[in-house]
Amino acid sequence: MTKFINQKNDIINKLRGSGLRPTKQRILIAKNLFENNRTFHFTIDSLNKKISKKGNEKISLATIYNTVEAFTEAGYLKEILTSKNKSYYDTNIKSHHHFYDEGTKELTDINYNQVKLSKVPMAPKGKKIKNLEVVIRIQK
Amino acid sequence: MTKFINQKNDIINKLRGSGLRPTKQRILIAKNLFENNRTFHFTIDSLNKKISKKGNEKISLATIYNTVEAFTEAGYLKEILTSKNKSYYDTNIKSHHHFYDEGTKELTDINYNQVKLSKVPMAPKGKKIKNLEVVIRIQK
DNA sequence: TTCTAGTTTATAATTATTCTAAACTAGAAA
DNA sequence: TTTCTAGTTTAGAATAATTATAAACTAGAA
Ligand SMILES: [Mn+2]
Ligand SMILES: [Mn+2]
Ligand SMILES: [Zn+2]
Ligand SMILES: [Zn+2]
Repeated sequence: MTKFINQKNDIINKLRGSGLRPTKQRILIAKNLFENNRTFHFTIDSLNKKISKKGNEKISLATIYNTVEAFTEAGYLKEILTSKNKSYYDTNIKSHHHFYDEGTKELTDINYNQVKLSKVPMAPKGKKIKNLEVVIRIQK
Repeated sequence: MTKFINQKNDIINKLRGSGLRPTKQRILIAKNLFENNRTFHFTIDSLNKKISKKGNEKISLATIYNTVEAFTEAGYLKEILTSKNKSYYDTNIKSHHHFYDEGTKELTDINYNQVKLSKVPMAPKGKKIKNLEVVIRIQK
């Protein structure tokens, strides 16, 4: 009970800390994204479905888009670009890599230390490296 | 002159070799993609514009989509997935990596030997690795 | 030359995403 | 507490990329 309250307070503080008002909708989305310890990958559509079940009050699709974008900008989510025509997001914000299964279209994490790069090019002059990601495409 | 004819024959043979009829449209698209030695990245839209100039007979957008897909399946093009909401293609089909500039949204090749991986995870059981790509996102 | 499977085309349909502008609300201030 | 307003949510429209449809065309075998 205390734990539950604290979790909710944590979320509220997290939001406030990024200048985001802790609205009912944002709190509910944050619960669905961050309340269990395990991280996962999702799309707007899968998140929307996840929230729609459980008899929650409905959140409009526009709000889900807005909130996921806001959370991404705040650094609570990472956007993963591996797939055509659809954006994937990741609640694992640590630097890491991915398997992308072309059959099932599923992403799986590869721990950062499972990949070692012994040579990496410098950024072109005037530019700096924002991140480096390895994607390993797999299939049956 | 002889060279020109041979180039066109090369294209026709290339297409036939993949079970693709060498139609006027496919030959024109192939010329625009493969006739000069340097490789490049493009989108459907940029390819369409490139062909529309030069006073070529117009090719319908649907045919450009169909042809690019057919060429990709035939292995003449590689699809690059780095960008939200738009597909990029590459006439460089050798294994290589990319810089992606988040400001200009431009792709630049990184030679295969400019990146060295000293450790790579195994594919999950039952799956095999189709390719591995490094994307380095850069910005000002 | 004929014939037909494969191809092209204009256009409609679909899908993901973004925009709009009106209604609502968190929370600071009175 | 109540008032006020900037920030937020919302339904629905708009946009953009892509895919589907189905009628007209054509490469090339026979
Ligand atoms: Mn899209
Ligand atoms: Mn799309
Ligand atoms: Zn991940
Ligand atoms: Zn390339």
